[in-house]
Amino acid sequence: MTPLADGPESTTLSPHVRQKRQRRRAEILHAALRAFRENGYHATTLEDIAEHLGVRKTALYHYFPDKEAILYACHRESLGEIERMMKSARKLATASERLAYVIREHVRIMTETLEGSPLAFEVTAFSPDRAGEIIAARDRYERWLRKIIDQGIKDGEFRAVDSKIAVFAVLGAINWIARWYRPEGTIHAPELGREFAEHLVGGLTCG
Amino acid sequence: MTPLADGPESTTLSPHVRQKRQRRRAEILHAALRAFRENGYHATTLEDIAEHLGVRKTALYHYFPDKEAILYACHRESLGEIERMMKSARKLATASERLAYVIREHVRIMTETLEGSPLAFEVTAFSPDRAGEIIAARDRYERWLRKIIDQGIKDGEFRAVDSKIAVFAVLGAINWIARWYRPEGTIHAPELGREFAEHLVGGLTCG
DNA sequence: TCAAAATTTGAATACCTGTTCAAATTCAGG
DNA sequence: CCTGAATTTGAACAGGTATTCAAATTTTGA
Repeated sequence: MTPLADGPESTTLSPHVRQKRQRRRAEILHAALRAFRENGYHATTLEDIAEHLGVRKTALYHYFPDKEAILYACHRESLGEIERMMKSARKLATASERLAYVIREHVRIMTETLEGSPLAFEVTAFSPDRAGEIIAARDRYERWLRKIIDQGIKDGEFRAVDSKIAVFAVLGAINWIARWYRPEGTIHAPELGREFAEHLVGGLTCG
Repeated sequence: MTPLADGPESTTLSPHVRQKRQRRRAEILHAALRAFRENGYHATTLEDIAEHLGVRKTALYHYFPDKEAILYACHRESLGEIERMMKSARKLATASERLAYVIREHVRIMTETLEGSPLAFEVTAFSPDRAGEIIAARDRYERWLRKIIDQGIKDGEFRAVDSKIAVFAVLGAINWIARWYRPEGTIHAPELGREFAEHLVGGLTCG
């Protein structure tokens, strides 16, 4: 019994057990991210994820109510990091500095936390209610990026580009990392972040 | 009978019938691209595709041996356009001009021919043999792009960037179009191509 | 108009995978 | 240790969907 599944990691669990449970949840998310990276959400089976952990697929149901909940948890974690990053970007003064910082940090999140998993690719996999939340958070991020660029234009740092299009270019370059980046490859994450920042910010400053 | 399915649109078909058959194949590909754009390859059912055509799913088997073959045909068509574009880019002299042209044309292909369908997202859906051909063509395109950038660096037009990373930034921005572009939206394809070209080429020239 | 060919259909099949559940196993902690 | 809780397991179920195939329908071309 005890189909706790998910819910508030709340009550009546001894600290030790609760810790262990949370660690296992993290391991499952980790394995899921790797699997999603290889094959995408739909083509990934629960057995693929379980196999990474040396366990049978039914064991996963002790931690998540269904497959979608795993994808959802991955998104939540990812969006949380993005929002933390948005806050810490406040300390930068100019639009160029801020945008460069955001690009470097987003690249770092993609490569470190997500292992380059193409989370942003899988929005359509959610049932309507959950999709709403994810899409809202994504839109908030996009609008925030757009404001940075508009500010840069107003301050004369950037050319008078269409900021909507520019944001899509930036996010496209970053999200696409999921399609080719491999942690064990020759391209290293910090350099990747720097190069992307120079390329994408540079394209706005010069004319 | 006559399970011709695919194969060389070759023999023993009266011209009129052959033409009609090819038109139907094109219609199927068209419908498939639209469906793939909405939901991705795996989440798209043969019935989804058939519905667009007002026909039952089993009818599709008269034109393609299986679902994967439909995706394969979409890729072939897309890669054909890319290769034509590569040839026509020869007439441009400088690396900047050539790269800008390629970006504008690739954007046009994404928005017009493919209706913004995320073909490049679905490479992992193929069985090994077919995957090889698609990946080889994609790699050829990437190497060709990289040469343009390396030439630009040598000629002093571009900064001394890592051309591999720069190519990924360019392709990421372009392929990501599939995730947000809608033909009926406010952003128009030609402007999109121009903005992308200025942004992504500009990021290499200035510094 | 008519026969042969092409196309479409509907029913049936087979397989895959997400999910449930009760039983077995492992673990926590006094 | 020992007991109850937590975790894992294996078997079975359920729903969906790609695929097959023979029959029905439509189209071709003379």
